[in-house]
Amino acid sequence: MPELPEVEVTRLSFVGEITGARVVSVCMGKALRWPLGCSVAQLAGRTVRAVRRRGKYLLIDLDQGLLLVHDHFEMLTTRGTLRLNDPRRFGAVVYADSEDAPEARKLLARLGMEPLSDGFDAKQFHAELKLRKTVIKQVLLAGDIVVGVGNIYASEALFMAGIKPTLSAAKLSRPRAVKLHAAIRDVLARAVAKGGSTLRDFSSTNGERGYFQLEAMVYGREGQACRVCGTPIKAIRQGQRSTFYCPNCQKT
DNA sequence: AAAAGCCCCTGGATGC
DNA sequence: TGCATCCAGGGGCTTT
Repeated sequence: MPELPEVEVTRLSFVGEITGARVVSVCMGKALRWPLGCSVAQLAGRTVRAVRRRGKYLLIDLDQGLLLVHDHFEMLTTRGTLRLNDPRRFGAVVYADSEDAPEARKLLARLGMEPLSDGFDAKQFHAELKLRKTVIKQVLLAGDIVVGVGNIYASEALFMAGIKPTLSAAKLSRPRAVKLHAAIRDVLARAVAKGGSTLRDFSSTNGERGYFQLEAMVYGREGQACRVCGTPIKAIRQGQRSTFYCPNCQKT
């Protein structure tokens, strides 16, 4: 399943060859979460101007309009096929006339800061955390302060920063928030470099798997020894999702 | 406003 | 061996 690194790896794997290509046909497969918003036939012949990413959405700019892609999609172009596939139906592809059109705004409006961009500011991050009473893990997942930190990378970033996942976000001191800010950037950047995490079914367009999961410090390692101190890793449930942490390295 | 819970769907793993 | 059950995952939506 794609978190930010998987979407970014996918984007990088085809952006070079597909920019400038013309759309030959689009195959939507099964019904997705929402209707496309235009007919598939209308897309044929349009030119791909750019491929961007916002959070976990892929934005495909066409010479007229854009597509917001969230998995599960196949597009044949004059320069190759763009394929995103996840067996489940969490995905969506939405057409919008522009990024300011209601269809696009609805999906993009609430998104927080891009963690790998210069706009991800540590002070602002801390200021926004101070306004939240929710536990820090949930705040990271929510995506309205910072986007792209999914379940795997939330646990990993908190481990790197030495922060207990159940700590209230508002209680993070400035130095600890700064440390978490750096940890998020670091873990996501390293994951992109490793091709993402292939836990069950992710692979980029060219079929390559990711290897970041092999470096996971805590995710999926319940009961195993912490790679730093040897203490058994704990697994807990937060908001119907699993969280992994080291009770010794992440005491508070 | 923020927080918490629900729900979508399918395949792989596990359990009987 | 076959069938039932559980689980994972993102995030929009509804309810508190």
